Amino acid sequence: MASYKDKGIKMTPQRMAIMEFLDGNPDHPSAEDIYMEVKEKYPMMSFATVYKTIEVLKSRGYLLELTIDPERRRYDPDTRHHHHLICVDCKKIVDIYGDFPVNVPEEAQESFELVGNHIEFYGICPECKKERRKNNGNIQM
Amino acid sequence: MASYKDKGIKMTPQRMAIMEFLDGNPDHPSAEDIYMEVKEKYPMMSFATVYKTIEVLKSRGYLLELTIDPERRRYDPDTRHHHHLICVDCKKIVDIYGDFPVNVPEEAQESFELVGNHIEFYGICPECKKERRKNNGNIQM
DNA sequence: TCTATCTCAATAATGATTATCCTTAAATAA
DNA sequence: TTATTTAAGGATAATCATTATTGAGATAGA
Ligand SMILES: [Mn+2]
Ligand SMILES: [Mn+2]
Ligand SMILES: [Zn+2]
Ligand SMILES: [Zn+2]
Repeated sequence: MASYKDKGIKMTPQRMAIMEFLDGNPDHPSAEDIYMEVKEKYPMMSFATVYKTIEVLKSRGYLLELTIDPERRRYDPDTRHHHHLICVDCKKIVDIYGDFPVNVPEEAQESFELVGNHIEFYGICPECKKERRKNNGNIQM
Repeated sequence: MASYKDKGIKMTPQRMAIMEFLDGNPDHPSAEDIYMEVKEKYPMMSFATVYKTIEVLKSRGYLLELTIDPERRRYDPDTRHHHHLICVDCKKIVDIYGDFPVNVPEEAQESFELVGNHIEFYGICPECKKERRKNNGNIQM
């Protein structure tokens, strides 16, 4: 993640707090998640500052924006190529590392120039599995 | 796609127009795309009706919601399992059929129960490739 | 220290989606 | 066919996430 001496990026307490929260964070937080957490330490923190800092970090390649949750954008400080497994119930996202051979058949690409890929796995996390079992026998929706 | 005699679904000209537009449509249109197009035939069509019809079709399994474009939700009348290739420039989405062996290593799943997957391929479509070449030598952003 | 430039925080604006509410039309059965 | 029931349509307001604006304050470099 961006260091204190990063060229051109002015370091402020707010940015440091946001970066500290993100650094190594495996939870793929949303802008609101970041705001809620960092506000604890810096109650003066504005939501706008969170969005602006996200934008700065994104544009410098320190942060990835995930388009995996239809409700809100999630952010990932791990910019290495990896994939994600999302719980279809609680939307928890966990990292999946590893290489998968996903070469698109030539004719299917329709002469696109390929630049990358991302696999979304869907599943039910342990907690939600437990929750589902508990609700067995009860009225279902 | 839903037939006229689908149990419990009331057939109206608006719904028929929307369903007709979606049926076999390979373009993964957004709600606005649907609205714009169908309004041509039915100028009285309301945006709310588009959203409500989308909801009905989704809930009955006739339509998938794609979370692949961060700007807006896209819809796919092809509910068979398949993947997508998206142009990073113009956001055009094309279908990718085929099976890819993407078995997650046991320990990586963290005891999730897997239920599916979806691969997003990123690329540059032929039109945008042309566009990029044309802009070569010009001022770049 | 002075000054130009960045950044902050508050807040307004935007854009997509959802909710409300009253009217209208489709389905169904007499 | 007509009447009755009930879901659907249309207009529009509300909501929610995100982006833009703006004036005040902070920062860094001369
Ligand atoms: Mn990740
Ligand atoms: Mn598709
Ligand atoms: Zn879960
Ligand atoms: Zn393109």
